[in-house]
Amino acid sequence: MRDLGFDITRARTLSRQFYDRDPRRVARELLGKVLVRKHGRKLLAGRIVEVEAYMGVNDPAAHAAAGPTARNLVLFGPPGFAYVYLIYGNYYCLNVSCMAEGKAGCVLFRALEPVVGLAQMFAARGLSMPEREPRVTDLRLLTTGPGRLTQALGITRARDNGKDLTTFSDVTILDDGFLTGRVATTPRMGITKAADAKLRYLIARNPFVSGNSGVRIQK
DNA sequence: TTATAGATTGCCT
DNA sequence: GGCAATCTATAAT
Repeated sequence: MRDLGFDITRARTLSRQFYDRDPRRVARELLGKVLVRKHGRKLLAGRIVEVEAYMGVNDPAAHAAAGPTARNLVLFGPPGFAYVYLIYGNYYCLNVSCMAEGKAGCVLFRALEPVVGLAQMFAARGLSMPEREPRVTDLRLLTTGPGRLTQALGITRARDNGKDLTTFSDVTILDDGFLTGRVATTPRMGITKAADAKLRYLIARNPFVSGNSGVRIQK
C-alpha cells in the first residue's frame, strides 16, 4: 500500500550542510523527504517523489547560467534557501539553493505525494474534494507537477522567495526516516538546452510522479 | 522599444 | 495531439 501520513514527532528539519553539496546529490537525497507548509494553524505536507538538479552557471538550462540577476539572486546566496519564480506567467516553481555562497546550484521540486491537508489543497487548486475516498487520479491533480504543488501549498514568489528552509518558520523540509526504494533518473522536463543530461530524479513506480515517469517524448 | 522564448497547465479537437 | 493563457527576462531592432 501507499504510505500516507508521517511521524512528525520523529521528523527532523534538514540542515544547512545537507544543501551545501552537489545538486545531484541533494536531489537524490531529497526524494522521500516531506515538504511542509504551515498555513496559520493548518499544516500542509507532501512527500517528495520527483525533483530536478540544476548545476548553476555551467548548466545552460539553469536560470543561473546568465550570472546573478535580480530574479535569481537567491541561487548565488548560501544553501538551503527557497528560490521561487513565475513560469509562463501563470504558475510558480519552487527550488532550494545548493552549494556554498557564490555557487548557484539548485533543486527544483516537481512532484509530491499529498500527505496532510488534502481538503485545503483541493481548495487552493480550485478543485472540489470528492465525496468518496479520493483516488490516485484525483490526488495527482494536487501536487503532481511543479506549478501544481506550489499552488496546492500556497507558495508564491512574493511570499516565499528567499525563505530559509532549514528553520521551520512556515516552509521547511523534514526527514522522517522514510526509505524510498528504487530511484530512477531521466532527462529533465520541458527544457531545450542540455536536454539530454539525466538530472531528473524520481521514486520508481510511485504513482505521483509527473508524466509517465520515464521516456521523453520526441519532438 | 518591440519581439520572443520559456524549468507549465488546462482545455480543445 | 495541439495550442492559448499570461508575464518576465532577455534578445533584437
